[in-house]
Amino acid sequence: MVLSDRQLKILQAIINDYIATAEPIGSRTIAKKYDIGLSSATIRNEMSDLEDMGLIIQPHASAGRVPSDKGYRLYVDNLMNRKELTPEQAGFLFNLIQENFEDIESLMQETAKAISLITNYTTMVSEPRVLRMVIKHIQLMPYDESSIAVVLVTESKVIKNYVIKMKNPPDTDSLSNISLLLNKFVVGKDFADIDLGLLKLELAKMVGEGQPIISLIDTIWEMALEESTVDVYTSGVKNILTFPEFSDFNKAKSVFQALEEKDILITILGKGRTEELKIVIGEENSIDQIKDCSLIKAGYKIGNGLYGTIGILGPTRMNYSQVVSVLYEIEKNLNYTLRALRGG
Amino acid sequence: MVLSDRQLKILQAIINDYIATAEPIGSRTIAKKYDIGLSSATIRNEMSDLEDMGLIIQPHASAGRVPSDKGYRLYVDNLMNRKELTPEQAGFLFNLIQENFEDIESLMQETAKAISLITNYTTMVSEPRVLRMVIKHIQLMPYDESSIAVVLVTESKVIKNYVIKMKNPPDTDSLSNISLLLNKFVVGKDFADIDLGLLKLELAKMVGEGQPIISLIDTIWEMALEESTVDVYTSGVKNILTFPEFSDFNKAKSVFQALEEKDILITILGKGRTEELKIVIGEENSIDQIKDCSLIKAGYKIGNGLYGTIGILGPTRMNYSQVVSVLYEIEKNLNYTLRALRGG
DNA sequence: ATTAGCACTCAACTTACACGAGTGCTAACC
DNA sequence: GGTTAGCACTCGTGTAAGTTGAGTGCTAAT
Repeated sequence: MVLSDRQLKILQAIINDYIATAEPIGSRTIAKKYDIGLSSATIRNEMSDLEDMGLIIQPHASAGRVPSDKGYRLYVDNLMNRKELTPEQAGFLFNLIQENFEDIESLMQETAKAISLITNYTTMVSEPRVLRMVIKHIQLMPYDESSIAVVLVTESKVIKNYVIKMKNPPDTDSLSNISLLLNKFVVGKDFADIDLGLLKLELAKMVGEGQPIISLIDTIWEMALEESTVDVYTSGVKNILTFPEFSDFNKAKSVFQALEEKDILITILGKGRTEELKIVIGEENSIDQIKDCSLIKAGYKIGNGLYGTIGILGPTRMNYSQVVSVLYEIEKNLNYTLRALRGG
Repeated sequence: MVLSDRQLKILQAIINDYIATAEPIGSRTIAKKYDIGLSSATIRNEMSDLEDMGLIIQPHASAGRVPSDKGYRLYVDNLMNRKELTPEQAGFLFNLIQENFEDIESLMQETAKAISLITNYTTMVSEPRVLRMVIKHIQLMPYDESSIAVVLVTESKVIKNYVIKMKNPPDTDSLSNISLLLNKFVVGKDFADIDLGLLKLELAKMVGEGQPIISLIDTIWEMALEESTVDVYTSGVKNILTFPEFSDFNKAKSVFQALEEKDILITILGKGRTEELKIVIGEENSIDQIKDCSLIKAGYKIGNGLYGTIGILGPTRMNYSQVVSVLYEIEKNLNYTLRALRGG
């Protein structure tokens, strides 16, 4: 499928117009509004070809054309030009991020809010996974008759709690001593750096072979790396209602339903977890409830470690280039800020 | 304003019918459908009087009547009869709560989900405040150059983190020692039981007068009692869209907006915090965004200590008696479960 | 005091029709 | 041969007129 230059121009015109107006667009309108230099009749012929290629769709016989998922895909891959943010917008984002990293949790929540505010779409942010974080402190504490609590503090200001089941948990003092020991080995390293076998060997030397506490280490590591324990924040969910494509209540409801379930959110953000920016258009989404939406997501990171993922959800008719720009800008600031955090 | 017996009957009929159908109801329908023993003409006259009293409203000239906020208020205060849950429903709730108290957080989330499922309204739950909880463990840990992390574990399986700013925080070992000390005084008591002055005096004896750690105690207590640090969970937000009264997108949007903001949720649930069940109808709500909604809320508790609040939000035409029944049932189970927790 | 009867109101639905944005096709044009 | 003007055709949208029916209020009879 090769498109001529003017077919690309026409497709771009259709997509731009549809993104702005949400109305099907016809040949005459293109001829008038966009500087293609062709008559409506010629454009009509080209549009007919574009439709044969599956790039645009006619909602009904006497209506204009609307981009298909495939059309958006082509646009996003080849036609879209990245728009720089205005200095005001960039400054707004920069300040917001600088002012809000008391701790990672509120930083990510504020970031999500800001993105929704600027784009008017819905934002999802998955909390950083601790895999690549430098451990600042780890502490075991009593919890109940059959479990202990483990609290993890990282250099990048993340605090995480895990509850771990075990029969006959040690008393407070023992837990405190084990914590001191454990910290000697792990502080200043990240999970991926630590040789688990070696750590368990060293611990065994101190507390004696076969102590339940040794196998506990495995459990802590498992939970720390476990995907489902991360939190996900959403913001701007209400924005869904502003788009005419969701004026069908059932469509809106199914999107809301997806956004209310943590498992689904994790699947949406986590599937194909990647550092680079990814765009998933309409039917390409694996989750049924958001097959009318497009999703733009990117992992935020520090050094070579991946932290978490930011996703922006809107109608397939979303302003891809704006969202991509915002996302790049956020990434830039976050990576900068988080790197500073690691350094200091 | 005194209502005759048959006026009450008619009002009740109108409200019951409207709750079920969301359609304005006329005199003839009442005469046919409900066993009042009067002709439509007589009912018409009574309805006219009810309207004069502001209990029902005519949306437009040739339409039937609809209950007003004032009408619902009268109904809720005097007319409503509490409906017992079916054994299935009660059993469902009981099992759900029994199976889900690994920790309070997921217990409350599951409870919220269950309520939304049964009622089809939106549920909000504020996480327990720790004021009245028995402390199981408290631990200070390093956080960053200018703050420490405090983790609190309670007998009722709540884990809370606080970050506290302080210049030159002590090192890990000192924090560990202080924690051990602190635990000696507080474990097994609740915040309200502890004599703060005495505690600080005792601590001063151990670490020396005027240590910054002494004033830290005040800060910890403040944060533990602070309202804004509690989390609020929502469930069934999407249900809002099922009610015809929110088919106006702007109305739905403003409700969604309120439900997305934690501050607003805390205000909704917290204002007039009370142990007993409270019903807030339409315009009675202090938050503008939910003035088209009714709210039924109740505090859940253990012993004589108030834990948190459960709120159920729906259209003013909500099924008050069903919701009240469900809420009572939940309260019953929660109090039972939480009391068991305290005991064991 | 109650009710039957009647005139009146008004939202909601139906029907019919005109409008216009859009298409596809064909024939003429450069 | 690609381009374009012209035209018949389609079909959703908007509007106006008319119909229906649920509901009211009032009055007079019971």
